[in-house]
Amino acid sequence: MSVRQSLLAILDQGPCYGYQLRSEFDRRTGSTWPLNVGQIYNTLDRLERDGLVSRGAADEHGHVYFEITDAGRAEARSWLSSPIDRGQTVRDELAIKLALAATLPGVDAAAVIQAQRQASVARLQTLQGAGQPDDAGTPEELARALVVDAMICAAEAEVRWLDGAAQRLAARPRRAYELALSSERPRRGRPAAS
Amino acid sequence: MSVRQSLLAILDQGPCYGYQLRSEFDRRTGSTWPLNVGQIYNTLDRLERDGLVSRGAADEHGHVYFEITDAGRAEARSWLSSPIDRGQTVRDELAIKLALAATLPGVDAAAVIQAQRQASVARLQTLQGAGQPDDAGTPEELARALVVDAMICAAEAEVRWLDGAAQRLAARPRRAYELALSSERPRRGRPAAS
DNA sequence: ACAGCCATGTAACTTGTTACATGATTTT
DNA sequence: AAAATCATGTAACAAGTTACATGGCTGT
Repeated sequence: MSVRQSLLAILDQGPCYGYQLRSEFDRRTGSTWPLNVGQIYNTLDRLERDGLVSRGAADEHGHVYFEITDAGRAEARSWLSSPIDRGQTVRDELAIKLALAATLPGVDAAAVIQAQRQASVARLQTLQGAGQPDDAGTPEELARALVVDAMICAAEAEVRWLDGAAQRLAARPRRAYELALSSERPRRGRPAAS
Repeated sequence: MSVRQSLLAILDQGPCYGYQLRSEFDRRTGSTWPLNVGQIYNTLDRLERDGLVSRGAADEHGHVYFEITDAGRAEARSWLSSPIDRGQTVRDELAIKLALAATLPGVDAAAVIQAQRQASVARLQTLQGAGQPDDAGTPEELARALVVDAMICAAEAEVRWLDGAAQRLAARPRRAYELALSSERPRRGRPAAS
């Protein structure tokens, strides 16, 4: 839920047509979020359905301008002014994957960590080596620098976390954490297989 | 794309029925990813459709066991053994939001950063204060500790990034980065509004 | 003429997610 | 008897994503 609000925030600056929205989005995000043009039109349809934008008639060039509504404006401003709530729940594939790897018998969690660590470090180096200008001249460069910084920070955090996880796992004998299936789960019937 | 593979990885340990899969998933992730039971059945249907699991007949207790197929096994092992590819693209709502905020005229990007920073720090404190045991006794605790660590690392990275972003923005006069809509975008026609 | 970009759309699909219906069994 | 839990499902929706069709305009 991000493309939606992004388009809304752009439309808050004034009416745009679909193709234009795409290039605005691209410029303002340093082209870091590849956006299929089709998705713009999809999203606009959904925004219109929800009463957040209204579709104008095509102008003399055939451009179909969309205008933000009052409800849309409220939504856009609320998005920008309130922090993103990550909730108290995870939605991180890697974290869940490792938690599973660490508790599933027969899975070498340390190997999972090492493989990921290698990939993450490589990614980090790519990002860092990508020549991040300390001073971003154009707005496009600023946007890109911000986003790349975010990726770098996230990759660093990932590596740190992986190292911590490796330590946690090494602190105790591996088998100690492996959980067989359905220890005594089904209270009213046992699988024939066990 | 994570629930799917997780269920597959669990099923790689042996056949399970839906409700059982849910509790296995919960235990092995420290209950950090709240999973509606209905989603289990949905996902199982999709896995079956894709030939990754096969549905057995109900046993005497009415339990419908699902068994992983060879293709499913391959998929599960591949998931566990290969690192997660974050791609060279962002899919981080916050990064995109800030990039937009920094380039949209009339948006106080510094305020966005400060609001988010406050929320992120608060979240970080909640996570750190949640009494993270240095030594996790049970597998459930280990899983939870790993996931909470991931959230902590991510939150720390977020704060660091926000501070860097604030610096970047402070380094230059605010207005310098604001991009009006469609500077000279449409090459074959100009909006009547401009 | 032809390639390539501009521009609008449609249809389909993926994963995640929720709300709801239904009934059996177990606990209080 | 009532409440809680176990258990299986269905239907619908959200948001992202892609592939494709279609046509106009532009530069070579």
